[in-house]
This record gives sequence, C-alpha cells and structure tokens, in this order.
Amino acid sequence: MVTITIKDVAALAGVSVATTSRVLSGNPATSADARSRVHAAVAELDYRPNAQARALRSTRTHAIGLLVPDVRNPFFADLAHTVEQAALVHGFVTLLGNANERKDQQDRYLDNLIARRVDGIIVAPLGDGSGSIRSVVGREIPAVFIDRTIEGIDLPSVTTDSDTGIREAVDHLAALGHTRIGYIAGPQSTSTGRERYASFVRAAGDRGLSLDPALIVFGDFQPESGSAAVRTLLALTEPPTALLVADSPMAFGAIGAIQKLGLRIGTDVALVSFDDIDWLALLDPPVSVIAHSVADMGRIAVEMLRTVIDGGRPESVRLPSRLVVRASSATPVDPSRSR
Amino acid sequence: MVTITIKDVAALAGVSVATTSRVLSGNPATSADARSRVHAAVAELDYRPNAQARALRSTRTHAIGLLVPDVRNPFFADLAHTVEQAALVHGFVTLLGNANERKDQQDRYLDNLIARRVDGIIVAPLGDGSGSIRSVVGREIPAVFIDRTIEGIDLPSVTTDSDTGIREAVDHLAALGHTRIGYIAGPQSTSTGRERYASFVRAAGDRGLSLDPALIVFGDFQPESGSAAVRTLLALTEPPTALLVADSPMAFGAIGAIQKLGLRIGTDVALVSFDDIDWLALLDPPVSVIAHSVADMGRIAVEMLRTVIDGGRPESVRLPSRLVVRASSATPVDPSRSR
DNA sequence: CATCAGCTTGGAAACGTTTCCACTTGACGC
DNA sequence: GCGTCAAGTGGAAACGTTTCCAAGCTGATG
Repeated sequence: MVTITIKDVAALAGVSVATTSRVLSGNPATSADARSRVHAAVAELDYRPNAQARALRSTRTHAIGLLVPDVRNPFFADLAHTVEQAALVHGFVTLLGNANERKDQQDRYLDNLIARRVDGIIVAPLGDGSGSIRSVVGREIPAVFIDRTIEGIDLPSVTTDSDTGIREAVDHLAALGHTRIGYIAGPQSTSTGRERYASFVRAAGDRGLSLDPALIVFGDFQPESGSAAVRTLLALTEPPTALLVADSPMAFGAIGAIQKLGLRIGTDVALVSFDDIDWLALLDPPVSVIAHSVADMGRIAVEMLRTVIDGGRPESVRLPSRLVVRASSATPVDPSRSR
Repeated sequence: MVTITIKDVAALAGVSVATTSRVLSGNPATSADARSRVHAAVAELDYRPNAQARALRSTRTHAIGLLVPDVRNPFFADLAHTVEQAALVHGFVTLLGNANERKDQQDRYLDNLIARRVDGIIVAPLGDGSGSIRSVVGREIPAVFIDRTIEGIDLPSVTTDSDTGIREAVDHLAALGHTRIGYIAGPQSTSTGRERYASFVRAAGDRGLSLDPALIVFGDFQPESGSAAVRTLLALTEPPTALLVADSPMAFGAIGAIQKLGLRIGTDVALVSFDDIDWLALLDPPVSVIAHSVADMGRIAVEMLRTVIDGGRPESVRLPSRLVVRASSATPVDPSRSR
C-alpha cells in the first residue's frame, strides 16, 4: 500500500507543509500561485489526505453515525437512504450500523461510533437506557433519536404520532362492522411497540370494541412472529375478523400465514399494516396501511442533528400518521359470520 | 464534549501510558496487577480509545467499507446485512455506503473510504473503470468486487453465474409454448446488466425463440423503468406472452404496470424475475424467480477480502443461479392467442 | 556472589495532519 | 522616509495513540 503524505505534496509543490495544508483545507490565506502549484502536485501524486490524522488534529470527522435496528426492514432501508442523502448535502458522510434488533450489537456499534469520534449520531434505539447509549449522553456527543426513543434518556427526537393513524384504522374497521380486531403488537421493549399498543387499546376501547386479551399477540417486529401470531389468533374459538399489524415485516409473515391457511385477506379477514411499504400495494388485494413520511423523518433528523452539533437544542418533532385504505380492509363484515 | 485520554487512565491507574496501552491492546507483556488497575480506571472513567489516533499510529482501522449501488433494493439490503454480520465475526466493523446508482456518489464514497484508510473495500461497482476505483487499485488497497465487476479492473470477485438460471427460465417458458419472450434488461453500464442480457439472447437463440429486437427493452434497475418497459412491450402489435425481468425493483414496476393495464400475471402474461425477494412469493399468483444465494455471496466476499488483506490472492468465485418455478409462469400459452 | 534470562516497565519517537506564532514582504498613508 | 498594516509563508507544537528501546527487577544458575 503506497502511502503519500502532505510532505510529499509540499515537496513537489515547492512550498511548506503548512501552506499545503492551508490550500487543501480552503484557508483563504494563500496565494494563487501556491494554490495552483499545490493542486497540481495533488493531482500528479493522486494524494488523499489521511482522514485519521486530520480528525485527530481538528476534532471534526465530517461523519455522522446512523444506527438502525434492521436494514432489511424496508422502512429502515428507506430511512437510511434519506438520512444519507440529506447528510451528504451538508458534507457529512454517513456510517450506517445495523443493530440487528439486538442490544449487544447496538452497543457494539455505538462504542465504535464513539471511538471513531463521529460528529454526531442518529439512532433508532432499542432496549432500555443502559449500556453504551449512556456513554453517548455522558460524553455529550451530539445525538438524536429517530423513529424510536428511550424513556429516561433526554435527547431530541423525531418520531411518528401513531395515535392518529391507529385511531383512523380502528374507526375504519369498526365502521365496517368489525367488533373483534386482532392486534399483532411490536415488542414492548421498543417505544414504538409500546406506543402503538397503547394507541390501539385506547382506540378500541373508545369505540367499544372487544378488549379480549386473547386478541392481542406480541411479536418482535420480525416476519416469523407475524406468522405465529396469525396462527394463534385465527385458531381462537372466537377469532378476530380483522387484523392490525404493528410493522411491515410482521405483516409479511402474517399474510404468508393467512395464505397458507387457505384464507384470503380482505374477504376472509381484513388486514391493516403499519408502514407504507411499496409491495403491500401490489398484493391482491392491496393492503391498507398506516403511512408516515420516511422522507420527512430522515431530513428532519439530519437537520436536528446539525443544530445539536452547532450547540443548539432543537425541539422534538412528532410527524403525523394517516390511514391509507385499500381493498384488504374494504369489505364489510359478513353478518352470517358474526355472532 | 468531555474528552478522556489514555493519559488520564494511566494517571488514575498509577502506571505509565505505555503500560496502559499494552493492557488495552492485549499485549501479553503486562502484569496481572497492571491489568486490573488499568481496567478499573477504564471503567471508572468510561474511557474509549480514540480510533483515529490508534489507526494513525498502527495503520489498521479494523473497518471495511461496503459500497452498494442501492440500499433500497432488497437484494443489496440483504447483502449489506450478511456482509456486516460476517465481518463482525472477524472483528471488522462495516462502513456502508450507498452509491444510489450514481457514479459521482460512488466516487465520493470511495474517496471517503480511502481517506478513512479502511482495511479493505467490498464494492458492487457501477460505471467503467474510471474515477476513484482507479485510485483504490493504484494504492493497492485490499478490495474485492461483489455481485458486479468492472472490465479491465483486475480485482477478485464473487458474482452470480446468471447463465444457468436464465437458461432454465427460458427453457421453462419455451416448454410452456412461449415463443415471444419480452426481456426487461438492466443497464448495459453494469456487468450484471450486460451478462444477463447476453445470457438471455444466447438462451433464446438456442431455443429458436424470437429475437425480435422490439422484445428487448433496457431499463435502469429501478421500478419506473420496469413500468415503462411493460407499457412499451404490451403495446406492441405482436406483444410478448412472457416477460423476464433482470432485477426485482424493475419487476416491482412491471407488475404494477401490468395490474394497472387490467391484466393478470400468470394467465395474461407469464413473468419471471431475477432475485429471490421475499414478497414476490406473496403475490397472487406468486412470482417465479431466478434465485441466487445472498448469504453465500456476502460470506465469501468477506472471506476473500480477509485473504487479500493478509496478502493473499484469492480466486474469483461464481455462484450458481437457479430457477424457482411458481404460478406466475405455470400456465401454458393459450393456443387461441398465438398466431 | 556475579551473571543471566525473562518479565515488566517507562520514556520518547513516530503516525499525518492542523494551527499557533513569528516572520518577511510590499503597499499605503502621513 | 517612516511606521503601520495586511497578506502570505514556514517552523514547530499539538492531537492521542502504538511501539521501539533501554532499563529495572526477580529468581535461578554457575
């Protein structure tokens, strides 16, 4: 591995290391002559400044860390994409970490981001406030929560207000005559899992729908738990006529399980999923979803993080969610099936 | 931002900086006493070594870069996930970059990875051999190609042999009576786009199927181009009775367009897509795919990169692809429609 | 008792930058 | 012609580590 340093550039350009550095970092205190000679030398040598050395001295890395719980979840893949693009505009490169829905891996990535001295961290956290997230806060590393939060950890956040969307969904299903709605919940160790669960219980209660505890199954935001939940729910002696699912991977599992049982969504059992993922609209029938804006979320998170980096203290933001009705939840309940 | 250095740790532990460093990097030349005192001090101060300084001195970052063309493509999201997990096992953290199918962003990320002095780079490249990829090779930075390659750039690679899968698909469709197969190709600026196109033409020719140039439409691996291709192909005076699509995002667009035309895949037009993406199996009818192993690809790429980092020169690997038949291509051609 | 090997240790140099400081130069106003 | 000033420059210190080197200590060996 050939290694070319600023000294080589300085020597070739016939100026000092200091001047070379100034030219390269855009310091105005340089002559046109020096600039052109340095640039020529850089081009000739294909010189790339060593980011480590630069960061070591200047304490700025121009990098931010983004930690998501699961890159394979299209919602987070999208989020990664928008955050990255937004960061790029401001000259930040994004280091993407995937916690794989596991606290130990989250901690490992956080430690790594701390060690790399990123300028800031955007994290969709899991777990409680223990572990490395404590260190982030303790060192006052600029950080914001995205999508999820952790109770007791006081960081600015941009989240979705699931309440509106879930209420709309419950009202919509109730209007179609559903009285027993099954809810496939996310893990209660995540803020989104807890919030959506609470929203559902509240909305169902307000509408006077059944709050039979058997209608609520807790999953882990992964496909397999969605399948398992469907098998449990539809095997009840009084099965639900509609299902509300707390995220799209579980919806994927749930739909697969429903198909395997020889049933059809929409007609046999209504279904509404959280997260407006593209392929959900391609299914037959297309799946109703609770949508929220990934693009806004990513952009705002970067904006907020920049504010924190610059010493500000931004207000947390809650983005709205809304129901998008499609055919998977358009059929009124067949009165012959209700009891 | 509070900043704690190895000096603070050394002072608290009552040993020298050198000893502290040795303890922290696992150098065996340390006493049990020193080890325990240093570890206590580290815990008390919540000390995190500065990765920049460490890398600057030791020229090892324990980081690898992974550059994919599009994180939102589930194939690459999966790939990112497997690479990351495989790398983690060997103590490497993965910096994931998303080129967004744009050469300028690819170059930008490559520059960044070079500047960060990652220990190695895994890249699914786009474009020709110009730009920053040249610098990677020129500096002899350990690197391997994954999924795609670039002609004229001599790096070890792990790719898919699309030929077998595409031939199986063409044979399968021909056996069902299809003589006019439409092919929605990937961009010819990528190696996978070119290879799959060549495989298709060869397989169709061998089977004596129509090679009408109107049956081949070039897309850009993104959904919109899939939709556009379907509109073009199905508007032909002699439209194809089957479609083969070179990646799943284009298949997504294609299927959406077919639905919008009021047609049904499987019965009105057969469809086979490259990439075994989970939701393709959930559609009605489920979509036949040409599958290849993402897990193997990621694992092998990391293995190969480790070999290169250790000074070796691994052989390139080509993984097989195979057809998975589902209902979207199970119906024989209706003789009344053929001419 | 001197010597030696084997541990363990600390001082200091090095990694490649940025930035502080001091210096030179030429232009300007008086 | 003199002091003042701004612009440009170079030397050297600093950033936080790792690692080389020399040296101290212990106990065993001859």
